Amino acid sequence: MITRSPSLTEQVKAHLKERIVGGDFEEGRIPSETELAADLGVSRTTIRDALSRLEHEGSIYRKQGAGTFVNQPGLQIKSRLEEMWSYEEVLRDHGYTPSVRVGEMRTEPAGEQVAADLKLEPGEPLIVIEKLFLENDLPVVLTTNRLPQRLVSVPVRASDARKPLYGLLEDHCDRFLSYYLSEIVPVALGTYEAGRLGVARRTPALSFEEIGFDQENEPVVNATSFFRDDLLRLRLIRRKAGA
Amino acid sequence: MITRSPSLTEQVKAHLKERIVGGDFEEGRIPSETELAADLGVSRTTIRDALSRLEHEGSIYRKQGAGTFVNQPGLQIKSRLEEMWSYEEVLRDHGYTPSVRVGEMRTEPAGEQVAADLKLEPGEPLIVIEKLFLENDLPVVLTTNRLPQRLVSVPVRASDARKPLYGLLEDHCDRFLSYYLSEIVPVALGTYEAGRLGVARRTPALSFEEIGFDQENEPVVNATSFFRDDLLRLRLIRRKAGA
DNA sequence: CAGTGGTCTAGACCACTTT
DNA sequence: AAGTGGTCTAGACCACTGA
Repeated sequence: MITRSPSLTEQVKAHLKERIVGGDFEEGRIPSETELAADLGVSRTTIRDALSRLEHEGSIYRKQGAGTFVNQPGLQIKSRLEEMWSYEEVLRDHGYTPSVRVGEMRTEPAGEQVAADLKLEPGEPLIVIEKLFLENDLPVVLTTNRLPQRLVSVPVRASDARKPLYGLLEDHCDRFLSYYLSEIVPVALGTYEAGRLGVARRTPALSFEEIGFDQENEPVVNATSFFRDDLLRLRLIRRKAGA
Repeated sequence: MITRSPSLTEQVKAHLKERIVGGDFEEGRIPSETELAADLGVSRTTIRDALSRLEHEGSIYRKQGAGTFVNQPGLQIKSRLEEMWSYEEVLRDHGYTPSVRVGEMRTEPAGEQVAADLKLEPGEPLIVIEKLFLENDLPVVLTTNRLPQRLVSVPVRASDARKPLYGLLEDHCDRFLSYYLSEIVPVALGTYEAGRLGVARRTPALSFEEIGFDQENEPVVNATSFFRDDLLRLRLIRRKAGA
């Protein structure tokens, strides 16, 4: 049962998370680190790593000298902004059963901004994929991804576009998406976006403007996303740096 | 020179951060963990902790088997959303020289929502403090904090309201602000907020709606903030959970 | 193959809370 | 005083990269 991959720490974290949400811990008190280490047969360091991650994501809190406790308010957060990865997963975490619709797929020359973002010459061809994520035919997220055509080694067909973007990058470009550098921009939806999302023109919405980087830290994709705020509320935990 | 408090790890992190932004590392390559440990006279674990924090905040990236490198794009982020703490600091990080103006201070009975957020009975008195953060007389952030009057042990005067909120809670309520649970909400600014921020009515803006918790994990403050998007752009790094 | 980061262990000592 | 989390060490072994 105890194996590598995922790491011991991840296994311990998952195990504890399960017990936490299952209400296994009376009155919200979690056993001491020493006790957990003995029970699970791992070192205290491993326990501490797992607990640190749970604390960071808001599931528990610790008080030096006192103990470790379940953090009820933190458990309400379904998906944290810094850890949103695939929109399908985000929707599932919210209890939805998401579907994906590929709105459009085309090529276009890179504009100045996108070229700078992706370290291309202006005019280099981009593959543009527009996707809509829905819950029960209700549009929730609209995304547009632009990636350099020259990265593509295996041709992309329309049916491939359904894949999550990181999967597409792996399968067709042999690149592994590592992280996004994102800006959050408030907008009043234009006619086109509002139409796609099924809301009135000028509805206030959040948008992400972001650049995705691969493991080599090379920019591989430029993405813009719009959210239906009434269906998907973005949450996060803010704390002092270094805490 | 080497002392406790801040922790060794924090000192190492600060030291490395300085060298990173100072361009000390040729071609972006950072010495190996073993080497750093020997140079600085600390254990590899301490080095790893410091590097992990730098990696998490986007200053560096690591490639197993290859090495550790400076992450130029990540260095552009002045203040990360999850680690915004005091708006004055955020503005300073952006190169501004911020000033604070206390707009209004009053008491009002708690409405249903705020009462639920702060675990109060509806109608309990709240202290409401509205503050405006400016750069060169240009308003950038407008915040409204609501805290239960009964938490206050030392009376709050108008001059006290200038303090950062966490300082006010410490001095007057003996509570220590631990974290905020925040929602990001897109809005079209109303007449009042637009006026305070010096922009046109209906300008799209981001707002935070959040609850602040203390070390005991008790809710202590309800806060709403509005941002001038043209002066303060919110950025963050999104990565896969657990990475 | 040597060198790098990734994971894990066992144990020490400290700071703090609670009784 | 006893028990808790916070920090740090030294060392082992693994997985991966690149020459």
